[in-house]
Amino acid sequence: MELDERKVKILQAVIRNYLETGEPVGSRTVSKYTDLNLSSATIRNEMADLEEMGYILQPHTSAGRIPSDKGYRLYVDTMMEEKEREVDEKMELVLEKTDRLEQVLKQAVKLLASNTQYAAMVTGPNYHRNKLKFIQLSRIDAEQILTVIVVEGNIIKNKVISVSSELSDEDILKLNILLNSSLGGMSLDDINLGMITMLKEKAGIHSDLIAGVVDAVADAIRQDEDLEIYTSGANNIFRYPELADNQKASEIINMFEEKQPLSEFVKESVSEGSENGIQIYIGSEAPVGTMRDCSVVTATYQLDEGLQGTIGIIGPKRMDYDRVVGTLKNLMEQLDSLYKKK
Amino acid sequence: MELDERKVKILQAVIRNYLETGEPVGSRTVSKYTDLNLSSATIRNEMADLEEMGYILQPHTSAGRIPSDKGYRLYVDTMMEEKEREVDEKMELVLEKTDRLEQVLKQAVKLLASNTQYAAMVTGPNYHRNKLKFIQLSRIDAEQILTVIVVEGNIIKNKVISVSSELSDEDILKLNILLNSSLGGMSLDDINLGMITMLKEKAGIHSDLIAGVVDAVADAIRQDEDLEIYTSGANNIFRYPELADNQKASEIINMFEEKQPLSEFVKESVSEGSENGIQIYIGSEAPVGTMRDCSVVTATYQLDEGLQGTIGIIGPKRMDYDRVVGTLKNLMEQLDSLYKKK
DNA sequence: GATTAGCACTCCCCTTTGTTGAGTGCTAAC
DNA sequence: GTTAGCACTCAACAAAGGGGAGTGCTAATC
Repeated sequence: MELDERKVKILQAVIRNYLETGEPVGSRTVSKYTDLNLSSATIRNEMADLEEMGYILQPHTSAGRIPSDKGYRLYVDTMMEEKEREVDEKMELVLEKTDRLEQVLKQAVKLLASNTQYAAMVTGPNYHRNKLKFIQLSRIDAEQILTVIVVEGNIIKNKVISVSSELSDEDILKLNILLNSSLGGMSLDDINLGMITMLKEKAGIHSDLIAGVVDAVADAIRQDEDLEIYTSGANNIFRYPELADNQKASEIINMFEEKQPLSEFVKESVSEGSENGIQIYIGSEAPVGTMRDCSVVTATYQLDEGLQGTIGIIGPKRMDYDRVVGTLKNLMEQLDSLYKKK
Repeated sequence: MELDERKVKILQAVIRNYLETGEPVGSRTVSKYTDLNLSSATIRNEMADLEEMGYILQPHTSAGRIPSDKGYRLYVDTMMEEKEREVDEKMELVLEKTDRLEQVLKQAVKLLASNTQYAAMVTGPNYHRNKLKFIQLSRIDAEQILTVIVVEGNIIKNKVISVSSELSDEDILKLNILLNSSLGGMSLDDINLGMITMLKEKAGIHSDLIAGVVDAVADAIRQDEDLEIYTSGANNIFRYPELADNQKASEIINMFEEKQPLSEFVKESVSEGSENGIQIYIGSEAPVGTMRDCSVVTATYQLDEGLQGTIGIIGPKRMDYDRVVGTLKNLMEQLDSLYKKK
């Protein structure tokens, strides 16, 4: 069977209507809703075909139709038309630049959640491909050394290392010079075992301290790949009855609290990539099982220096995709430009 | 009317039974449950009295009784008996010491949530009364200076400050010495305007940098008073039907995501204080409206150096208070001792 | 051959109506 | 003071029925 133009129009009508009302859409409604001038009987025949082709389905006999995942997919791929934003809505979506990227991301995710009424998340930039700017050891007291690690993009990590051996201020100075001259400018991924061994040799009796510093670097990478995720509006899911039953809500809330699954989701999904960085996952398309009843829309923002991260929303499949995509694009552009070098 | 011993016994029976079953408790049940050897009719009379006195109430006519807030209050004040913990349960509640307090707190809150099956939270220590150990400015590049602030307890804050005026490495060194000699050892609360003015004078043309540093210190205080709260097991509330309806769940989840209300709760409540640091808030006793259907149990942990924080759980009023108190005490002691100087 | 009117049928949803059972309050007897 | 007995209340559940939206199918129409 072929998906001719008329079928497309009917499918579109069903989806649009369902997105608006949340009720299964019947043939009579479609008959009135479209400009096809067809009777409900004809529509019925066509809808039966569309069901057979898998684009729509019936919650039960003698109910109207609702879109299937396949139907939604066709919709977002070919039928969606971005709504131009109202001017006053745009006003509300303005990010203020601060000296901390973190703050801006938190702003962004809050705005996103309150603006769309869906649950929102944003990840910090993946900076492990970026270069070390600067490492510094400083003495806190006789037994403790503070390690500060700065990566391009001004992401900063701290670690306190306990030292057993005697360590003069001069030693610290030397180690600082050693660390910066050998590691400065390297990407975190570049620091390999050979280099570490070399460093340890040069450090002589303080090789255990070097080990600590390298650990700190590794920690910095690991910790933030997993955890630097900000969320907002998780409770928005209660607005959508199809997600608000205890079982599902609990799973989703848990995902937002643990953040682990979100992190995995983002990792899984960055590998792909569409023209403008916007990706849509409908139901089972998402690589995480918990989201089988949701749709997820993500966008990739690009900072200067090659840093990039993900911002996105999670909501019911019956989602205002047009609007979400618009809002995400808006935010994404702001993020992109805020931290680009002038 | 007086609360004689028999009434107390009956009340206790009602509460115990309700905690176990979650069902309203009838007179016949109490008659069997107690060792009073009274018929259900007598119990009924007594229960009518108890209701009049406000300790129990009826969800509807011809239902059994459930404890009122006042009843629960009496229970936790006078009737509760701590359950001694099973050995294998204790095994599961062991905190591992790491070099980051933050990590341990996260461990603690997770353990607490999974062990009690309620929603758990923990605040970072309030360290604004603690002393500055160490301030350090370092150059990142021509325009940016990194400020590192270390407070007793090894809490570390970073801020990047942009500088317009020329700043030689020597200047930085001087500023470092100036800052450490004048601010080192001071409590964050101690740094007043006079001192700041004095610092600015001494810094000469770099007074704006000093302003930036002071800002960073202020930021460090403010930011973490509000936000350093870790939570776990928010989705546990779905286990309790009395909290799991959409309206209430949404409010509670929101509280756990925003953290602001939790923070306020903790601030409100530290002023009071009981013998062993354990506090119980039943329903409307909590200073936050959102919790009117919950009970909250908190404990205050004490680290070395005067740092203290709050750890607690939020659950239904029908809560296993005995058990929760035991678990909290356990964790609290561990936290207390882990970071005490040997 | 495509379209449509007509009709029987299905199934959700809502309301009504009992029925059951747990529990109460009251009274009178012990 | 305590208890047996009884009428009464009310939530919870199930069964029954009407209404309504919507379908699929058939036969007539364009």
